[in-house]
Amino acid sequence: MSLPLPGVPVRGSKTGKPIMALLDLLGRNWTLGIFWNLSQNPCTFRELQNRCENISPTLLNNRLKELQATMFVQKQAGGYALTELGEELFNHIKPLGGFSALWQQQLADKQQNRSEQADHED
Amino acid sequence: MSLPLPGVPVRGSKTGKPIMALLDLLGRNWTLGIFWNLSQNPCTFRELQNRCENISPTLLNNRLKELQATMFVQKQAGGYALTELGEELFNHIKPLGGFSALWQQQLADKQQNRSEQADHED
DNA sequence: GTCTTTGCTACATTTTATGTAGTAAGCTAC
DNA sequence: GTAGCTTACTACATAAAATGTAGCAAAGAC
Repeated sequence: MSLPLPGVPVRGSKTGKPIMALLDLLGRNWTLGIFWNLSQNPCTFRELQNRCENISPTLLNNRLKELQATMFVQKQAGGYALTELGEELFNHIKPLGGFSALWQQQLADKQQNRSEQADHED
Repeated sequence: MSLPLPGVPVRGSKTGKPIMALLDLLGRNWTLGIFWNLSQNPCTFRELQNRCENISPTLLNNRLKELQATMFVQKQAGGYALTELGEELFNHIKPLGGFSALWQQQLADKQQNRSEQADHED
């Protein structure tokens, strides 16, 4: 897969707008999951593989290469870690943790309403 | 592709943690782009197709179905639009626009340093 | 030396995405 | 009412990407 870089046309966007490159990158399978799991603390390839349950080494390696080339991840003593830029990006992603709980609640409510409605139809 | 729902195991996560479902959903090809383009204003299928340059109708339709099932998108008079929940999620994504510009700058700086270093090596 | 762990690569299979074509439904204007 | 347009898709063959298993080379422990 070609590397999405700001200023360069990417998959699905010929404009090269930085946001499109970023969304392309983040929208790749497991990229967000890698951010999430690396944010907890730096770790080795194998450990990261474990945290991203069952990710194939092939894909993990591809993603890590992409994330290193785009300055979000670096290799250091303890293994792989987010760069300063990566941490900054993660700060934007972090609130999604709380949001996802709210989302779960709303979906549950919707289901609830549906089954109530079904009851009335009886 | 199976629908990622919070509370239910998803691709790459057997725990069913809501955040994993959300990251699975957002990590699918074009999902983030659809959010971005729909946030500007509601629009028809065709218009959305145009905004997401060259997205295939098959995929667009799949993504729209997923996003409707997960309460982020709804069909209304003017076409497709973000739901209230979708808007809320988009508020978390929006700052990435500014961030991506910063990212572009930092990548440019890195390139700059590299070529300077190459000059010294001559 | 051998044993284990780590960081990968190879590769066949399966899953997704792309791209083109086409269909059915709803206007608009004679 | 029918001819011509637009819209919202679906079908399907091809291409690209992900999965999963196996294995290998290098580094460190003992």
